[in-house]
Amino acid sequence: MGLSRLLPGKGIVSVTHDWPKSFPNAAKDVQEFLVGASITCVRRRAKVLMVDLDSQYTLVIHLKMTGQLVFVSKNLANGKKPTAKDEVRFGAGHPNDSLVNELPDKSTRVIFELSDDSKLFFNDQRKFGWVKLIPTVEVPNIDFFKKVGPEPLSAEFTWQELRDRLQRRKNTNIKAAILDQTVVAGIGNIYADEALWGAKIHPTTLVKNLSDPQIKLLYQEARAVLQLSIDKGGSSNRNYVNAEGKRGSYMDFARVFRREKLPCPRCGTTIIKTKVAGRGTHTCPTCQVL
DNA sequence: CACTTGACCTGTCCGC
DNA sequence: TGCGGACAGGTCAAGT
Repeated sequence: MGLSRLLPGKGIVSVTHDWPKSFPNAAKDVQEFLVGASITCVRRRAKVLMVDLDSQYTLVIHLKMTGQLVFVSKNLANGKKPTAKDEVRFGAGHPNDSLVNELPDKSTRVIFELSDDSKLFFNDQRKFGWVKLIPTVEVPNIDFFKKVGPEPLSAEFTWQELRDRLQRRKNTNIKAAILDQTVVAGIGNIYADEALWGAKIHPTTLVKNLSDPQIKLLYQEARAVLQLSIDKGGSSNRNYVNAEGKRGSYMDFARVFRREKLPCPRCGTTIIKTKVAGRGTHTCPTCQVL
């Protein structure tokens, strides 16, 4: 059970936060439009999560790399012996995570107390993520949403659209281009490496040198990788915990990412790690040639 | 406008 | 053992 099933209908009783950059709204707005409001809906667009409130405001949340939302049920919040269904984590996992974690901990940035005695913790070790309270009608107008590209898994998104959108970045390498969220949403460093390996494209290949069949294959591989990741519950390779207490992970299925010095699953060549577009990049030197 | 690099952060790991 | 530096990766600002 995800947050979209757990949160709607619950009220916000109180909000506490200690790191201004994690929750930059003015205190009076929080008091007026957040505290006392009820959650109506949880949505996602690109890598951004939105929690709609009946005050006509929306909590817009970006977890970045280390952000995590942890829902803790009434039982757990009251210190009773927890079961798996009492805690739901959404986002990056951390080595210390466990079902009996004491929360808040030192990475807790925001605490939401909810109307049924449950709590929602926004944890973010590196403080890159944020929570913003924005009028619901203005959410589509924030800079990120005005610029971000299409959802790669939507039915309307075709390989021809990917090809056309890539033309804006034709003089850069393909890895930088597919990491660019204004070209297509939702492809981060892990899925970029996995999709490029799947399509047998070297990450430093210039976009303008890619053929239509290559772009079509990359499109197919990117969609397959993203869908597999959703099916496996994300990529947090440590301790992702879903409602059943399962800790499955896409990273168990990664074929090149963080697999340097291991054999390529397709040809056996040793996978290497380099830096492309400022990011750690994993490639098979046999399958992926310039 | 296109493109690249550095900044934002903390925790971990590696070499000396 | 301690210590400095590199690294992790999403986005934005500032640079060329």
